[in-house]
Amino acid sequence: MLTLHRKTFLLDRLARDRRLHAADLAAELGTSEDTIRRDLRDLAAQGLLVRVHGGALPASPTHVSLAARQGIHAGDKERLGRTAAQLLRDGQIVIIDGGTTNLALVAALSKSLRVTVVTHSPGIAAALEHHALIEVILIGGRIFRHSMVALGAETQNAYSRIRADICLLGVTGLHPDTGMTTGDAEEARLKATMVEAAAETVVLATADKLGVTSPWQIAPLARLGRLVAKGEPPGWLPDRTEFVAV
Amino acid sequence: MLTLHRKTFLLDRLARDRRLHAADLAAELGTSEDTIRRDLRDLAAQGLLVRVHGGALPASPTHVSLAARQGIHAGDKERLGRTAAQLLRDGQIVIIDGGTTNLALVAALSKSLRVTVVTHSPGIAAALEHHALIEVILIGGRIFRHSMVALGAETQNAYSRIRADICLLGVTGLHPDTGMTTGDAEEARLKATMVEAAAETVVLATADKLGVTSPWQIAPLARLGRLVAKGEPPGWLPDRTEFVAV
DNA sequence: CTGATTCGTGCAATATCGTGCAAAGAACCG
DNA sequence: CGGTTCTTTGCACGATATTGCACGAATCAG
Repeated sequence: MLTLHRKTFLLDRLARDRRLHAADLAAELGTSEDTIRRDLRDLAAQGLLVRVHGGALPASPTHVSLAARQGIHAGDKERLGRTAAQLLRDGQIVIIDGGTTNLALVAALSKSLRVTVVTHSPGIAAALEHHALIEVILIGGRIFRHSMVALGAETQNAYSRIRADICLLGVTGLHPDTGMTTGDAEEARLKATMVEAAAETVVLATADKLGVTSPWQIAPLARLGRLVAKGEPPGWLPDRTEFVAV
Repeated sequence: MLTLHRKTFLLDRLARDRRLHAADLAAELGTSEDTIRRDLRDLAAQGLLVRVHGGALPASPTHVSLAARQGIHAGDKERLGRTAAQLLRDGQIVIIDGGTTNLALVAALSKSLRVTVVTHSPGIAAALEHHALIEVILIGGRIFRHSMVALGAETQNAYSRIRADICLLGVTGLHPDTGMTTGDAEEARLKATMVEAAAETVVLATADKLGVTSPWQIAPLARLGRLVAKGEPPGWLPDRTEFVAV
């Protein structure tokens, strides 16, 4: 059976059942579980589904509540957020991308931190309501439902007129060859503009992002200033990229 | 069964029954009580429910309804929201101002309503996450902490380039002489632009807003198309303004 | 106060995961 | 056709996650 057929089958089945169970599928397709898991990993890297222990779920939050979804890697994300929150300094201008990991970071920000936050995510902006010393600049645009952030020419344009110190970027893949990548073309374009707008780019990555690649490149690894992740720095990390262990 | 599905099931069931009993659920799902207890512990750690002896209860309502409920006129606002939600029709372009009353309105919107919402409030935008058919246009700007909405030249400019059907405006005063008023000068300017951008302006007002005035005028009463409020229409309401009783 | 229920924790069994490695097959090139 | 390289696949193995059970502590109902 061809790989592409199998992956298509997995996506169809996912659309029908709204869940996938790796072991069952392996038996049904007559392959090893390893193969299924590899397929799921690939599809997850492309943003076509979300991996969970035992199988996978649809990428868009249709039937599994987003609240429950935030529980995926919850512990890891919280630790990443707490560590990365320490990297910010008073007076900085900080671009914060959307995503649950960055939401965890915002929750971990000190109430006495005095920075300017620029974001195109309504969720991030709303979460900063009780940080009285943080000035928030909201970037508008058409809301892209899949990730609940603003997108489009307006958004692009607004970021291109900003000079920030740090960009806290969300990615779905980090790979030695393809660099920082994500699953949506327009989102990739916008993220590229965000990276351009900041002096330094910082990525918070759970283990499932490292060494994988998604369809659309944001920027090469050389543009990555700091990587916040668990454990040891990957061997392929550029010398100029600082590794921050949680 | 996937862990995340079980947790989602628990949340759904909690939303339906307003309570969970661990032992019953264990029997129903065919797992041990320990597993259920562990799930409940995880969900409680995420703040999605509150543990009690024997099971769990809903957490203090989500940030949406929480904000909508923390006001003194909580019940009134909810009723206003439900009534006003009925005024919208498929295909319309709707400007929604910030504020807890409008948040209550968003919470009351039908999941099958197909409109385009334009808003400069991150809270409103975030609350529309689960309304899959509603297109959301987010207007950016500097966040004004007092009311958690975007303000400034950018915001102003964005609204001036929009033609909407309805503007759901928030005011702090409605008075026969001064018209629609609010407490901040720049906010008043922005709200005036919003009124200009819409064919019709609708105000949801609790009783404490009627007949009182705030320092800054948004627009004269003549621009008010509909007033949604409790009880009888005030005598000073212009003839051309339709009164919608809750 | 007492019995029953529920809770939390440690522990062991099972399931699942990620990675390295080798074999089989496909693609490519000369 | 022969050789080389790359991809895919399955397997082994150690690491991690999940689950059920046991047991003592805490809590509840009457």
